Amino acid sequence: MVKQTFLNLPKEKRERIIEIAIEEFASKPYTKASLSNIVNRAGIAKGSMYQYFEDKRALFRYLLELAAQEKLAFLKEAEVNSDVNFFETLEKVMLAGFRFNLAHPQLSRIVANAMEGTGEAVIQEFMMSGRKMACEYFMELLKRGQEGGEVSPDVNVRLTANLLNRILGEGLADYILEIMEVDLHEFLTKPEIAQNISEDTIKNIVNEAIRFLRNGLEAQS
Amino acid sequence: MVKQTFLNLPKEKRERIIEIAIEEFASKPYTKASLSNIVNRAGIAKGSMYQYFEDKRALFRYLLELAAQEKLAFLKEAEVNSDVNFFETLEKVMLAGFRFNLAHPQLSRIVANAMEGTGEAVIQEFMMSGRKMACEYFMELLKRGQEGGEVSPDVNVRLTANLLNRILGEGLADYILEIMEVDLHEFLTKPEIAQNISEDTIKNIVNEAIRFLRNGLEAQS
Amino acid sequence: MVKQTFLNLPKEKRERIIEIAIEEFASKPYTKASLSNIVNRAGIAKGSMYQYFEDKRALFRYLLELAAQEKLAFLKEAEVNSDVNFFETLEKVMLAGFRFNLAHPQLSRIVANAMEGTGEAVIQEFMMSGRKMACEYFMELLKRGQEGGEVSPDVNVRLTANLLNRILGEGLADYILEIMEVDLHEFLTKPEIAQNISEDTIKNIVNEAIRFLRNGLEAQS
Amino acid sequence: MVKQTFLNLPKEKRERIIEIAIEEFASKPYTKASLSNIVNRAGIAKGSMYQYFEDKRALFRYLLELAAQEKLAFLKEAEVNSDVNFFETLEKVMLAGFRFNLAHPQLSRIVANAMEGTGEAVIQEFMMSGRKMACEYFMELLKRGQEGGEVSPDVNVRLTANLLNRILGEGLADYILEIMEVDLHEFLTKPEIAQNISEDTIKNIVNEAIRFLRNGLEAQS
DNA sequence: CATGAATGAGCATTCATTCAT
DNA sequence: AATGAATGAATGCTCATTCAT
Repeated sequence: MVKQTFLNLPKEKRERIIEIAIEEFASKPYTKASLSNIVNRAGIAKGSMYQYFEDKRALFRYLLELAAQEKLAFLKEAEVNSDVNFFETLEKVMLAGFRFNLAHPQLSRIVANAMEGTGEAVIQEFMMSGRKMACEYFMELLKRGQEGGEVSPDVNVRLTANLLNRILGEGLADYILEIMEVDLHEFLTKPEIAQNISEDTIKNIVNEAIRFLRNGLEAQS
Repeated sequence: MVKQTFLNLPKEKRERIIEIAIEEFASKPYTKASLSNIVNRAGIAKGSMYQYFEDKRALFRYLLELAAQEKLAFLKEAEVNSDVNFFETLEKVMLAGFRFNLAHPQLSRIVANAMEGTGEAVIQEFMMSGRKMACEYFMELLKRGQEGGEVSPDVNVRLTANLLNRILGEGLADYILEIMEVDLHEFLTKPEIAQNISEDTIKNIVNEAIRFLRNGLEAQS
Repeated sequence: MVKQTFLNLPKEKRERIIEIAIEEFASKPYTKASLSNIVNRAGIAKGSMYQYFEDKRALFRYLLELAAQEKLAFLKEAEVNSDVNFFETLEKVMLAGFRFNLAHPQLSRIVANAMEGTGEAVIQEFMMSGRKMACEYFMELLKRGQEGGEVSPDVNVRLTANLLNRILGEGLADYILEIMEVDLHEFLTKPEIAQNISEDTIKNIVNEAIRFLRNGLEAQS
Repeated sequence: MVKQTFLNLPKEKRERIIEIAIEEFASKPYTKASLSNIVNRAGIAKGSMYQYFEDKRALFRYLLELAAQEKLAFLKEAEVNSDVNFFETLEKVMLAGFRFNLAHPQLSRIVANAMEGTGEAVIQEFMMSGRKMACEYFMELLKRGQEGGEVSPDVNVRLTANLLNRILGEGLADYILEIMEVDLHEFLTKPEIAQNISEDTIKNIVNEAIRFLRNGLEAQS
């Protein structure tokens, strides 16, 4: 759906377009985001956008894929290794997600926008499949945790996977806004806010959340 | 923002308009929901809508207020009494929320739509204040729980309140769709699906979630 | 497909819009005819057009229906009475068609434009059904002519109906342009040309055509 | 207007391009036919088309010329010899036209599309001159027929030429569709339909038409 | 208080054509 | 000669909102 034409573009131009598109889609819901705005700000012709992407949906989807890639990069960076310890793994996943949120608040916002309905079937399917994958990952993790004796055999794997998904995805994001005493718009437009949150703060939050989860899920010895 | 004119309307007409508006706003994102659609289906004049509500935002906000009222009614019905026992209270709150979700899937959907950006500042503020109130309620609950010795003094009250908010609001909703093996559209348009979920199922889910939370939050004796 | 709104318009305004629309659709093929042009020239808002007609197709179809009505009026005027004499009837039909062509050259042109493909299925179906009706009318006429002994029993009714349809519809129109030594554009934009063709000329042409047909079809005594 | 560049192309490539262009222009009206479609399907660069043809009009005109050539080939094949007998000549011309129609339904369709307005002056002039030539040919034929005593001296040569032109061009085409009980789209996309019409059927139709014309035009002995 | 026509900015999208490489 | 990215005017259409009746 992205066209080769776009990928052939000089890196600088490509990135400027993406940056502006991200700003547009992060600052308003999908239907209000305007291609005209984007092309005007990017200084390119309206028609060019259609040489780069099949249509509005395709551009949006490209941004979502980009967000997914970027998040994956953070997970790689965190050296998540699902094979060892359940709670350790969970902590790493949380940390990675958290860091991604702070490093790319606008991309995170786009994902959130996409979650709650753009009115476009294609996008919805894409998000659903993403959510499914995430849930399956958590389910797999929980099952292994149960097999390894770390996670109580009593926990409902599917239910918990869903809760984890929501908690990790957005529960923590809400908390950030609250402790920073900032509203969403400020958070998105003033990058220094996100950047000034120290690694310590992040780790503390994650630790507390993990402790909470550990008690809730851990097998009683 | 609702005008007196609307409230003076014969009950029947008022309810028909609201019902149709709910369907419209539940089935598509705010920006795609169309007043024209609503007035056509309701068989009233376009201009009349503007006698009833200041503008599109005001109508939407009215629906949100209605959802809030309705949810409150479910909470009342559940005889939530914050004074007694923390986990019991939490369970009642969850049950009430759950039942509201199943009784009014479309209203729930509207609330979800409103959460993630209508692009309208007024709506956003309204939602933020709602979220704040909910969080403050949970914080209050948690603090009393700590004072009463039920909740561990170690839990971060604010963080936990945020997590509870997300878990109760949407985490369970996702789970429902998953176990029913239904997609959102089906769930919204086929009321029998929601109605056929037995009280037992609901109670089981809530129990599992509560057990999970109890372990995570309970003071170790 | 025309909306009541349009029909409620003050006659003057309605007619101005139609006149301008006819000019637009007569002067270029359907796809090149532009709603923007029409509304600009008519001095109405773009949106208003959509209060009057469902879409471009509906406007065009309305013009086609108008042409049909107008032609019918000419047929009525000619006191066509299919019951009497075949060749007399045919002559009257021809005369009526001819007079319609000269009185409404632009409407005739719109019909011709519609014949050869607008690329719109709805329009195509409409035209096909029109053609079918015309052919059936001629077939009926021919059959009665055969029963009455005027038309040779040897003539292939269906084939002849098709030929008559084409001859009456457009064959004569071509001839007009040729004898007037005028091109289509002049003919459409200078109404005086069509108006200056005398009744005598018309009758002569029709007579010659009828004589030609009479010989071709008449039963040999 | 065709550029030498195109003519220098390897035959195979040239023919593929033409074939695809014919499909495009036969399946939709001139203004809706899209060069982008053509080049994509042909696997050539957009710019190349402009090395081959001056513009869209030039390509279309080239197809029209090709149709003319092809039709001429059918006339040659039919060994039309205007010198001998009027009605025999007419029959041969009709047969040739008929066979061309069935052998190249798409080319025929392009010609029909071109007749009723592409909105391009150049094309219109081209078609007009074609029509003029055809009419002049028929006039010449009729005059000789009159001189030879076959055709009644009373027939209006110019009028009849126009009628013949329409009858031979499209009147018969309509009839085909009708007896085949096929619509235009089927006829264009399913070549077997045209091919399955037997020589006998063709000859019968032509004979009937000729008999009709013979009666209408023949000098009474 | 109801009506519903009028408005016009705004939108996504298409397309023939140009031109630098 | 071939390419294919760039262009931007133009198009049909939608919609919240206004306002005269």
